[in-house]
Amino acid sequence: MDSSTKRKPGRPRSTKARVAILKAARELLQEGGLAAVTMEAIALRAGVGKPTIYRSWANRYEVAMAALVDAAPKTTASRARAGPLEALRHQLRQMAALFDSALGRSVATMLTAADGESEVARAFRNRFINARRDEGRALLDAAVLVGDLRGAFDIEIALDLIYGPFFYRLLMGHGGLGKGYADAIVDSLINGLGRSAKG
Amino acid sequence: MDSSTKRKPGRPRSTKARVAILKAARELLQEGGLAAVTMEAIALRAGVGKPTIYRSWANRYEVAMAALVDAAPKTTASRARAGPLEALRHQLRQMAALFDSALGRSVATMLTAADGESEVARAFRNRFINARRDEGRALLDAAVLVGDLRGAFDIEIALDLIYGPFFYRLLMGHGGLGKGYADAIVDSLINGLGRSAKG
Amino acid sequence: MDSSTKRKPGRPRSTKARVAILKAARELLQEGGLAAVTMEAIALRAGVGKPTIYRSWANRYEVAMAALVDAAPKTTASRARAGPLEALRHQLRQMAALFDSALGRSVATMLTAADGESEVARAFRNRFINARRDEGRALLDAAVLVGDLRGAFDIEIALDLIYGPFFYRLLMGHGGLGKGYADAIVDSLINGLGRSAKG
Amino acid sequence: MDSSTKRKPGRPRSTKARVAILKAARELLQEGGLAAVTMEAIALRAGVGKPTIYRSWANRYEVAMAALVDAAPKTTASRARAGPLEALRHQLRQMAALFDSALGRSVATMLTAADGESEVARAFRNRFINARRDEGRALLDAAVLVGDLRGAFDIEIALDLIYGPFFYRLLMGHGGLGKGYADAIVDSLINGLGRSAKG
DNA sequence: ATCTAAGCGAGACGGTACGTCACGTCTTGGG
DNA sequence: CCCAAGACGTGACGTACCGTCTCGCTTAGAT
Repeated sequence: MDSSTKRKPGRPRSTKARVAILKAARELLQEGGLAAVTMEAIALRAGVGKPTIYRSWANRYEVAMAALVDAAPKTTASRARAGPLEALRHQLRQMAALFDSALGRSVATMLTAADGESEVARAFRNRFINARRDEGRALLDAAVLVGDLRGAFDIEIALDLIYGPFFYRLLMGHGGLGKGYADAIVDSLINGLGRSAKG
Repeated sequence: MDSSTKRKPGRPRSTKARVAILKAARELLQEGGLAAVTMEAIALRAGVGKPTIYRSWANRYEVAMAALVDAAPKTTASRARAGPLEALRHQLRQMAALFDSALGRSVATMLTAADGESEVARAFRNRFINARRDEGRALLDAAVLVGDLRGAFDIEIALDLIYGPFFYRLLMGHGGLGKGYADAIVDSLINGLGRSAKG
Repeated sequence: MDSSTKRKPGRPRSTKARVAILKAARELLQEGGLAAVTMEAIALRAGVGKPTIYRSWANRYEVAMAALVDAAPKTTASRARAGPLEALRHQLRQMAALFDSALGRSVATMLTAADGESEVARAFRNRFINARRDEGRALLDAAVLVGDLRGAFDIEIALDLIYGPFFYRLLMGHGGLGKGYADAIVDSLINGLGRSAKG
Repeated sequence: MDSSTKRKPGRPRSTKARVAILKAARELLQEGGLAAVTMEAIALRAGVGKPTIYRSWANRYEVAMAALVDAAPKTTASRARAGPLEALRHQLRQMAALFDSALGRSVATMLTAADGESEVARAFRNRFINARRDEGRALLDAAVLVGDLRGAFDIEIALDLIYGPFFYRLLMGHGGLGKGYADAIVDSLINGLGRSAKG
């Protein structure tokens, strides 16, 4: 019944090589952006042959993404907060901090540069975007349940409104992604811009 | 009397060549994305020498940007609408349509790929982003004056909330940028998510 | 036991590529002279990438030289002749024939066009010039020993007098390099121009 | 009566430009060899438009040749010498000195590089080679008449033997072209290498 | 205790595109 | 009609990486 876990014959992939490759890619990404993450540079820096890289990743974008995925924090939401809205604010503050780094711009670059359907691209999106969005969705649901938010809105639109501004600023570079930004987004969004709103 | 408009000596740049280059770049962009916009392909298709391209643009990204800038509609807001909010909705619908095309993804790619400080990159940002944002700012101001919106909100944050979602979807590819999207964004934003909102 | 012949790591250079490159260069040289021997043309004709050529030669002149060196007969002197002077005449006739070909002018061109200190340039000189000159020196020595030539002359000057005229005609194009030329040179040189000479 | 010297219409060619062009070409030749004599460099240095150069010369080799022709001494033989052989020696010494300069190698290069049938190439050959050869021929004739040389030799072969060694050394770079060289050539040639020669 | 399949580093391979240089021609306005 | 300036189409340059393909050498599980 367990024949599915059969070991493949031959020498297994080297963990040391994998680690060295991802480390090299991460460093190159920080030093020169995505453009500096070339297979040749990775191979040279990691002390690894190019075929060893290609054995695990299809192209340089995949390696770069894997390096980011490997380095990024797995979860950004908090446990045990005062309430769902507070937890959401916390998540957004963490996200702002992550994107406000040298690697931040790389994230945006890679989101546009890589083939959208590769496995690593999907993993990248899932890890960096969807995980947060899913967390956000759960928190919004909870907030509605708790009564902190009214219920009559399209939750996917709401999520776009919450996370969109971060990527907008990341892309355009207008204005920073400082601490207050996350709160300003949430506040404006909750209060609304309309006349009848309480603001 | 106006010696400041003195011509430069030598043969002037060829308008025909410039037009052919931008046309070729635009076509290549549509056919194969930014990756297909190579100097060699442009030169071949435009019937132009590579040095002629380099005389006007520093690299292929600049040409691609210039092609988009050249092709894009100058203004997206409307004149003479029912009111500022209606004008804003109209602008967003146009923007959604623009980004929902084959060129949409190229815009995002280029926003991340090109040197942020080159002259064309700035022009690109100005034309595609800031012009719309400036229009939006004026419309929000007007809406406040008219009384369609309450006044107590940070207008830059509001602009991020309005335009951010478009780029978010453009980057992530989750959900389309159909007609209803623009309205959904505006509605949700005006009404707010909070309990006291009227929605 | 002979660990000094250790292989270099990595994939070895392709003999097939090398042969194809030299063949292509040789053909181009014959068809259009040195000017036709461009890296692009060689790569195209040999079905080889340009970097592969550059891996083995520094520039097109080197490739052209290598092609000639590769193609040229190794030795031009004869073995077992009636005597040293007869052997010298034979060598000169062969040399005249070599230079009186489509490649002849290329030899002269390359002697002047290429960097005088590169390895291939030296090989070229050695193969085409010095090997013959060395042979000639040995034959002159032998002729003196045998008593066919008087001994009291500067042998290097004599060698210049023997081989110089060939290059002179090669360069200037005045007069051909036919069969009789080699003999005329030797005869005139042996007899001398002076009054007391026997001629 | 002098209508044959009718002026051509329009502005005459600028002597100043011509002089500046040749000066620039000469300098470039000395500084970087023939490879440095590019039309662009000449135009820049001479403060002249490229078309102005092309109006007078067909290509860069022509300009380089013209520069050398323009700079070189017109005659190298002497007047009023002790005898024809002495005059010949004098000519050869001058020739050795000329070729033993920075420009010497350029002469050889140009002899091989340029189209052999252009007007300037012919002029170059005539000025640098044939004029000397013609002088030499006259001097050999005179020497035979005077009795300094025996008459029974092919004079063209003799001329090859006299001038060939200079180009040989120029091309090969073996041995210099110092003062003694001219005399050594003449002496060896007159005495001959044969047993019955007087040396 | 081998055998053996696959991984390893190294680096050459055929390619594509890069950005540069010089070519020789053409097109300006000015003298 | 020449001149300087300089843009034009062309084409080769030499370089950087691409992704693939040998090489000879481990390495570790299976025999």
